[in-house]
Amino acid sequence: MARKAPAGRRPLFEARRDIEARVREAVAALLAEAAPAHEDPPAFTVEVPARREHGDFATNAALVLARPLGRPPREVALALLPKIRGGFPLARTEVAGPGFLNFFLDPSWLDEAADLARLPDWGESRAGAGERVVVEFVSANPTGPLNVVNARAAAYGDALCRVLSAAGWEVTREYYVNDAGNQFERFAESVAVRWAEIYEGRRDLSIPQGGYPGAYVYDLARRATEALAAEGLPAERLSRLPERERAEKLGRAALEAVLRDHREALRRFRVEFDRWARESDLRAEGAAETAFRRLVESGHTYESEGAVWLRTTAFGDDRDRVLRRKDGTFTYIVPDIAYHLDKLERAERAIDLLGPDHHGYLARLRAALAALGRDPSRLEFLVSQAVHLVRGGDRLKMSKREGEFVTMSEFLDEVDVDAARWFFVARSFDSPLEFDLDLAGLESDENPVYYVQYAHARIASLLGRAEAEGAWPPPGSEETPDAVGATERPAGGSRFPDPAEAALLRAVARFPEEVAIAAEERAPHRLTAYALELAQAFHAFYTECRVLDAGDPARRTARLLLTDAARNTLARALALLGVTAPERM
RNA sequence: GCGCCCGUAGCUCAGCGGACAGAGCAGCCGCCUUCUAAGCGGCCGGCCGCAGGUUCGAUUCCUGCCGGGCGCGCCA
Repeated sequence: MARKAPAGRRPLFEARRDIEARVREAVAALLAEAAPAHEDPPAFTVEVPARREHGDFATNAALVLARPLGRPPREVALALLPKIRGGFPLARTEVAGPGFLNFFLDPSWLDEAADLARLPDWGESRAGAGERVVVEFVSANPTGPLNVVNARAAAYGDALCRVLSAAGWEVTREYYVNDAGNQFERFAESVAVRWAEIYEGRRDLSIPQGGYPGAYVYDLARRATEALAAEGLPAERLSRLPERERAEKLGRAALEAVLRDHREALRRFRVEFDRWARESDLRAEGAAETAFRRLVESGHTYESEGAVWLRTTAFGDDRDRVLRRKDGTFTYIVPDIAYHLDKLERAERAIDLLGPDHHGYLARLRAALAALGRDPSRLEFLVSQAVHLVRGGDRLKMSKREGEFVTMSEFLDEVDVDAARWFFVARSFDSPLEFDLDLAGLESDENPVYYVQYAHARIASLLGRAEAEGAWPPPGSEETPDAVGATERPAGGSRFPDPAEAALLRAVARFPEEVAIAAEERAPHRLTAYALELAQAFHAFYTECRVLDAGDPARRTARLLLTDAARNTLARALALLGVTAPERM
């Protein structure tokens, strides 16, 4: 029975599955004798109730059975009760509320979780069954610095990836670079204008329509020039090049400089990508051409006003989209379709995190994939809302039009990475985020990040002290995996009888479920809430239960084990959020 | 006008079909001669935007309205 610490032990999941099976049998039995004609039993759920008084697990089986049986729910529940038997050590069952069945397990049922929670792979599971998923996030235009919305996407997307990996998905983090097409040309021209101003003293030029007037472009022009010189193209030769060619070279070099900045800002933020996909590569490889040809072959395109259109309205878009302009060039959507086709070749699933200004994009991309016979549900979108920075109770203005938007680097100069990541991941992605710079910058108890980190630091200090006293680690615990459940426990009771111990253990035991659910729902923000609850349970335990001077050695050892379980769980939860778990504070 | 997202405690936000709606912060009252008080306990605080509908049950699903944000280019 004692398995060797396989990845993905989930005590709560296992118990729930067991109870589910037994309720299912009871439901079938009741149905067979009360309504033999009835074919399929209705779907019921077994859940951990929100309230402690409602037991360890509860089912709504009687509620959903009431209608097909034509009997009141509570009566059904009473009929169901005696039919539930065998298996899990139930201490007590009851019928409560409108007809819920509540299950109270033997107090020792969770003891094993304390041992499991100390294992290095605690929290990992196979919920994702190895499904491959490409997560694309940030993907900012390479025409200027990253902003705060990009930072939000970086934190949230990275946490999502960590959570998906832990829950058994095979994740690739990708960043798509729009380094071709119209946008790039406007950018290159803008850099060329600044170049001419700096190196040729021109004053008569202006940034083209749709170009980039921001002051940072001067700096890019200088850096591009230096980079080109380093590559063997000094300024003198640059100035002799034809205008278009010069703009192309400057633009290319400036774009690489921008990308270096992006990479650097992201690295500071502890976000690294597995792959930087380039629009220019897709075009050069002919992937855009191929995608275009397939779309034409699909029969969903037509020509009008000299352009080739895709009939996306046939797939739920609100207007058709141009694929090829009358000048023969592709619109941005063609290489983008090629990119998404490629992602769906490489993985079963693709998830795109989009900024608030790109949600108009979902319908057309789904439509294009549907036109090509792909199942559009394989592509998921998470669309964020705006970020408002608040200081002194006032919102900072960040509109590009006003030219005073805060860059991600500036933001990171001011805000601690842990605090920033926490705040970004703590909110669901699709709700607007008010980022209080004063609060995030505060190293005080008002800042929720420190509450969780403090719990971890407290534990580290406690265990350090125990180690100095020779009480930790306990004998035999070095080879933890084999020692699972090896600690002596009082016959018939739990090793953790104190209510504060039990509450902490319950919080610890939930962890793998929380990770799996956060992954399934693409909702890493659930984990910040969980981390807070776990820290809360630990702080309460710490106040309530003495650990080092717990009385008898068995009790002390049990509490140390529980403390270490909390430490590991806290550390792993924080790791999934990309937040550090300090040893001291 | 059409589309997407959001309206939940004073503030910032969770919860999104289940049993009396939660957290953090702010406010008020207690708790350190003992393992980190960046802590603990308690109190105050809510027509879950409004109106219908579906359901045994709706903050959660559907429809309509009201309020806010963002889109609606042969830019990306």
